[in-house]
Amino acid sequence: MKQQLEDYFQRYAKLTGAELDEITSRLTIEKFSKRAYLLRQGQICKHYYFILHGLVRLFYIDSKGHEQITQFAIENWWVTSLESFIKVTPSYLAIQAIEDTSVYLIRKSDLEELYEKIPSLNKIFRRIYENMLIASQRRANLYVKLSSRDRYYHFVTHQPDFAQRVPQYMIASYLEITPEYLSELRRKK
Amino acid sequence: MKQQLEDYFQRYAKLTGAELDEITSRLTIEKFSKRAYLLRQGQICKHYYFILHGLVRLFYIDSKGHEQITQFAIENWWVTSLESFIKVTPSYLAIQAIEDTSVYLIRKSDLEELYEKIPSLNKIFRRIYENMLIASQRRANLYVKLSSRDRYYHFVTHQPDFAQRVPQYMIASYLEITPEYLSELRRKK
DNA sequence: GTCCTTTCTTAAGATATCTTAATTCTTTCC
DNA sequence: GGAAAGAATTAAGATATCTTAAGAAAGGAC
Repeated sequence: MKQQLEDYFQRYAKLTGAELDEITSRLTIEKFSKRAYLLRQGQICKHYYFILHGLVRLFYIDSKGHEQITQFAIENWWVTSLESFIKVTPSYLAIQAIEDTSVYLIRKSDLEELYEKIPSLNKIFRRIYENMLIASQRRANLYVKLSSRDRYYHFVTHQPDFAQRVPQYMIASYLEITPEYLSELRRKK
Repeated sequence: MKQQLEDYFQRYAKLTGAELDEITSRLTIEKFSKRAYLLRQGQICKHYYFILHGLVRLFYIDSKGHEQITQFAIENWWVTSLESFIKVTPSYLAIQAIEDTSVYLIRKSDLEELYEKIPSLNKIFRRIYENMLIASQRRANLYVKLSSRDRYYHFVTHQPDFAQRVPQYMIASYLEITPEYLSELRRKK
């Protein structure tokens, strides 16, 4: 478990054994069974999660009462309701396990202390965020202009790991397609 | 000029005078007149830009030959073609001045040296990126599910500074609406 | 001030996607 | 292993948005 996170960090910057110990001493392992909530809409998100095993989704309830999925996250992803976590405001997003999931969890105050104690951690997260931004912009630019059909086939071919583990109506929500229309698209091709 | 950037940085982390001097010594001021390109599609983006004055757009040419605007940026924004800059790959985005624009420009190699020399700079950009991610996610989540009409009115009311300085057909492109349909929406209400 | 380019508007017909509602298929639970 | 709940499919009619094409308005250059 510890190894999994260490490997992840080493990809971004070298840390000493002492620094890694300092970090892991602040981490808690927690398990969530399928359908359990890591965070509910309206709560303040006090933790950053590193997914060790499993699959979660981020979603909100829109004005019509429908669930809108904004993100999936699997093994080795960092995930939180970022705006809530950073600005300490109620989260419009919920985080829920789609499969049985185990995570490392770090409290905001601990993370902030770590940023001060271990300056390299700023570099690590600076670089993680660079990659997240690239991914976020890619998704926005790519998806927004594609037709529903193209979004779906792009998703299936580029993220087969998700496509296989996530129920179809959730894929539909993530891709901004009604489940009925997605079903029709699949039939036609 | 220098003051403008210093004020900006101080919002994220304290820097010593010497550190600020070190940073500004690596910066070049450059001016671009209206319609000039800071970066063309296909080039490798070698600079990060801090906009001192003016307005630029990021866009790409889609498969049908249409310009798709993905972002506007004004005074006090950092802007680059992030994926190209980080991964040193040809940029699918172009960056073009919409108004006469002056920028601070920093070369990638200089920025990397600064990250090593001035650890706090990692913290500063870690925090800048947090805010960019929040904004990027907000935009994606908000816009994707709104109707064209709602996207337009949201844009006009929440970003009046852009709405007034940017020609309507560029707003249409940014909001993923045809200029004709945007025109119709404006007439109806 | 006039000409040329750029930007904006109007309208008609075409199409992608949604809505609703009913039906079937699959999984979960006792 | 059967009932209940959850998920996926089908189809018909409704609607938002795009396409194309043309003309009007505005802005910049000489």
